[in-house]
Amino acid sequence: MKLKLQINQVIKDAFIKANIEHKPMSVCESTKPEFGDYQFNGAMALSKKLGKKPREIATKIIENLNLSGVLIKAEIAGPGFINLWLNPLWIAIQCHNALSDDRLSVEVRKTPIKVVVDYSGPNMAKQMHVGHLRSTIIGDTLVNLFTFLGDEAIRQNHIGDWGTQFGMLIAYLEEIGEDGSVSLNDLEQFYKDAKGRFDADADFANRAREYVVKIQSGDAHCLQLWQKFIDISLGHCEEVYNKLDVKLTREDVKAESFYNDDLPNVVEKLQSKEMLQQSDGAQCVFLEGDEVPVIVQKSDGGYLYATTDLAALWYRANIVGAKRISYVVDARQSGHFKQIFRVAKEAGFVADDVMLEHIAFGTMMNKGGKPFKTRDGGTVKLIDLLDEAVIKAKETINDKESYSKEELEALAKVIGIGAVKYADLSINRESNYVFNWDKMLSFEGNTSLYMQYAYARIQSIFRRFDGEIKSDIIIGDRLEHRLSVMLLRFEDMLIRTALDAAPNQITTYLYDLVTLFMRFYEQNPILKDGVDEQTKMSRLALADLTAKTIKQGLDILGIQVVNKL
RNA sequence: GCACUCAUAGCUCAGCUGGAUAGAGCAUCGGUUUGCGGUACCGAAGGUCACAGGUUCGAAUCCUGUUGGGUGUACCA
Repeated sequence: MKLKLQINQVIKDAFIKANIEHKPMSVCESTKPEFGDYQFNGAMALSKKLGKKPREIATKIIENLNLSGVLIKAEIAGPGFINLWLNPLWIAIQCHNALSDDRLSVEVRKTPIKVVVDYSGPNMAKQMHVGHLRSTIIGDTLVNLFTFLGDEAIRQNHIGDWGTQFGMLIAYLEEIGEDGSVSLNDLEQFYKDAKGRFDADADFANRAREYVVKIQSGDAHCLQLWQKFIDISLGHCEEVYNKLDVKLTREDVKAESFYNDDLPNVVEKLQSKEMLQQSDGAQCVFLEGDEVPVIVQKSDGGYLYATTDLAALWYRANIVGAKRISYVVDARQSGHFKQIFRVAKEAGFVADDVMLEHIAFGTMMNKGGKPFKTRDGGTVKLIDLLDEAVIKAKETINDKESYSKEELEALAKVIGIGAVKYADLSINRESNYVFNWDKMLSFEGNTSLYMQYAYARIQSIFRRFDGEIKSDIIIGDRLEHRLSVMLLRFEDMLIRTALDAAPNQITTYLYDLVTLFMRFYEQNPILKDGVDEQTKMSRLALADLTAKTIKQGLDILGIQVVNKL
């Protein structure tokens, strides 16, 4: 449910009744429990416009406030804050409704839009490394979120499968002469070996260059080799996606090569708009205020990264029909995206009402604050990192004997992969973050384990109870009240998260929610002796709604829960 | 050189469209229990929000400058 909207409506009514002519601002969550559930700060801002004292305006608003439905109490504080308390009876009904709804009362957007989310984007010439982690899981989370809110979110995996290096790679694959599946197990090594041949043997190097041209002109033999190479390499990626539990499939792949035939058109269209200028033999778009141009065609006639991206933008806006196109790519490329977005808009490749955004993220660092590398300075393979996460997760599991081998594996995967994802998603994506195993696999603080533990703990209540929740929710003490309000904030939080494309808002919310629940549960017994039936049922309902909210929140983050931990 | 970005507690991080005494976790010190999962909960201590100005009723948040770090800077992706 859209909680803020409900409260804003009450405020708005008061404005009308009080005859105050001004578009009311939105309420916001109170900074402290003593200040109520929500607060309205608009009186101060209105003071100057209306030529009245803030407290005077606030008084007038309060006098006209309906305190019999959503709200129950309002107070003026400080210079003119209006603190608002939600009506416990109303809250109780809303929680009850949420509990009886699969979607926890989160509405499906009435006017859904198409959103393209471009993420992961591995290079087929190499194995996925830690640098691909953030893009892959942030992108996947965003698609989950947009989809849950009712939009039509489309995954696009813009894999790097085109370019000069592939000539070398397929020439080497051909030379080895086997089916490739063995030597391609280690792409890094394969690349190194191919490069070694390329540097050492001039004939080989020439053949490699030739093959580049041949693939691009559609030579059947070379294309076949290339296809085989891509298949195997993509297979490696899928292994990672599978471990990571992200939903990318081959259907979502729209590779660089996909846009190959469009590249001349891009240049042509820019030409016809008279946006191109030749500089040092290259075709460039010079943007006003930018020092460096966007090069769309090299002096040798070849096309570049920017050309492909422009073709992709055109495709996504005009063929797919996206109204929002989101690129989940490393922050270092912000200059590149700023440029191609401008070119695309100025050239009319995408309409004005299409939102183009670069969802930039920072780098993963080691404890020393340097980019995350292996001991010998190489890049860390993503698959190794994930395997290690599962191994470390296994160590955190108590009484391993009570599980079968399969159960233990499954549990370790849920914990380990969840920890890696949660640790990453809980950080404000724009900042760099320090990778730390101990922290992410801790039960304390804002971690996946704390959430999963809370969920499992609630499930254990229901194992003991094993009945049906009957009767209504009654909001008793302050903690119950706060917990309920927090539960009702779920949709507001999701909408805000989607708007900002900032998954850490979900983790922050879940952490606040779980913390509140733990406190509530500490003070308010549920199944202990002496709890009357009605109270028991009410608290069970709140526990149930809490668990469902945790599960739904983690599900959007692509993290699983377990009933026993 | 220019552009972008960041700077919050000892450490790791929150802080949403400017709002009240800047919040968590870890680490430190102390407390709660014959416990519905203590892998929990409560409390104490810890801050000149890099620095200096400005905008205003009000600034960690917006603007300018300074310092320090990161990144990007024409035919790689």
